[in-house]
Amino acid sequence: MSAEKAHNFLEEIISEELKAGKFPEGIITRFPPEPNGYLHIGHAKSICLNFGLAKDFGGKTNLRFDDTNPVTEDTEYVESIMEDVKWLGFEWSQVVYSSDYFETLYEYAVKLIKKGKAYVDDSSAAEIAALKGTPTEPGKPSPFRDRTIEENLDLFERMRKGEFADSAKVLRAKVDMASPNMHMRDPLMYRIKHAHHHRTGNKWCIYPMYDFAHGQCDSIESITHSVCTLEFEVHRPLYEWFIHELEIYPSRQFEFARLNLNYTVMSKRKLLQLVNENHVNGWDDPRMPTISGLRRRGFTPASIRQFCEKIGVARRENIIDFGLLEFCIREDLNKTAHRVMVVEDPIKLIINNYPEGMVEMMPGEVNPEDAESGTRMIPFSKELLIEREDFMENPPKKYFRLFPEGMVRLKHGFIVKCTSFEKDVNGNVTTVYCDYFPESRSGHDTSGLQAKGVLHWVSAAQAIPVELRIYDRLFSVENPNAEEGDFKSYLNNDSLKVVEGFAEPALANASTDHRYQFLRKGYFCLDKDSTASKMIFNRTVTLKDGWKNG
RNA sequence: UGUCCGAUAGUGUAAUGGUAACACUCCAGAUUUUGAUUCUGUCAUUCAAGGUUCGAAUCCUUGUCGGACAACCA
Repeated sequence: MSAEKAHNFLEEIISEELKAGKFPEGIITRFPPEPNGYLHIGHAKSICLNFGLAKDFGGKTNLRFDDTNPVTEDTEYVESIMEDVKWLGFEWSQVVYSSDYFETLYEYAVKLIKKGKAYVDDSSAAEIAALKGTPTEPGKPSPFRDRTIEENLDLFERMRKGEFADSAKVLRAKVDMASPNMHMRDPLMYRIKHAHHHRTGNKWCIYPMYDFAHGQCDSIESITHSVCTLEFEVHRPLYEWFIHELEIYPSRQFEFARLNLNYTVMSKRKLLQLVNENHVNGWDDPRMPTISGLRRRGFTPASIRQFCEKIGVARRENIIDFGLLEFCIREDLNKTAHRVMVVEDPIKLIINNYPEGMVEMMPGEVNPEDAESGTRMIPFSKELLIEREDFMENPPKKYFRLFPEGMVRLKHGFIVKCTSFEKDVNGNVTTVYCDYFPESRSGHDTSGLQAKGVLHWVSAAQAIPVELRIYDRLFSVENPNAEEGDFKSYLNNDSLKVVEGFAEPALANASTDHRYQFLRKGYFCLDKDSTASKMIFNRTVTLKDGWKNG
């Protein structure tokens, strides 16, 4: 880590601790997703933080599936999570599951019962809630709070054996019903769920709650820094209470502010809803803020890591501008994307003085940012396609594209001058006629002419039709969470537009190994829906557009 | 009417009692065969009031605003 770089508060803390001689074996962090959904860009922040801290300070990181609720969890999610973490470029020390520790956790619970620090409660969920009090009123003790240790031991064992129905009993920690912190009012440790678990099958019918699993798992793995988001802050006293009472390795919890991005939502529950109600086409829909969605959209691991680096880590609520993510991907793709010309919304451009049937092959660099990238050949002919928006009958001042009597450079081609144009019955321009200047050939221009504008184009006869999926922000408002009513009523109806574009022949060789810059239009990537007869491209992001009139 | 956390340009993040800065955005300009890239420049910041101090974004007090907390979710 460079001395120049600003340290976030966690790096600061760890750096001090290391200086003081703590953790001679190195630090250990963990990334602890629950396998009940797909990872999103918010998780990427956590992944970069947890893996990044270990990497920077010479430690290691475990990938731990926090699978203590069999009802919502599934191996489908386990697999996608592992794929996403790997794709982001991180390597875990080991993969573990909270369920690996169910036996130890059970023993821990027995230990607390024996210490008189836990008891079995027969109350219903409603009764427990009623006695819990509110944030401003203290709770009251359960009538079962003072059962004997022997009775608690017996009952808890029978809970495990399956003698009771779901919800008939719970195991609770005996802490403090009057605590101003609701989480200390005799929190639940175990509940009965006769449910199939994705790892342990039907072995268990009691499952530990988050609070009685997370910190203990951290401790078992000797996690030195258990980093989580701000909403767990009020759990910290309980996290420490269990570790203290259990007399086990004192892992410590640190909280940071979760990532929020504008024009999208970040809660797994809401994302699941968008998927289930078909507002998007699955978890990996390119409009989703999921890692798989961003990947399919064309984002690179490096761009996402760079984004996470740029947003920083702090403890205050934040909403990051989507534009920063776009900046990061453009910065990356500008250096690597293959350039190609594709017309999204074509009109014809016919060159009056170009010989009928003639085709010249014009060279164009694959990537001007990369001298090694070479060139591709682009056919030029009498009949071309150009972008509809690149011609105007009555242009505003400062419009330096094509207009009657106007002159432009056709990129990698020639300078042309507009002589006339045609419209259809609806008044839409269909064809533009131009004269070209043979001596203005790209790279060998002796014409002395200068054209302010440069247009992309394709030769009509050789153009290959491609499907373009044009994405825009998922929501039409910056913060759907803050709006009145159902967040789904703020979805952007134009977040996906499918258009047929026309590409220069070089794109026929496109593969998912490369990203493409469609000149003047944006960055695109080949979509997995492509078939042998139809190539489909996702627009990752537009190019920055400095033209205010556009 | 509770407890805890937070507040620095439009958005984020630094400055760790000693000159308030960096990135993105915005705006202006230069270069440009992508209105891209690149380069240069401009605008703009310590929630409020008291206190401690030679000196406060930083420490203290009070207030204001925002967030979290009353799932057999994590």
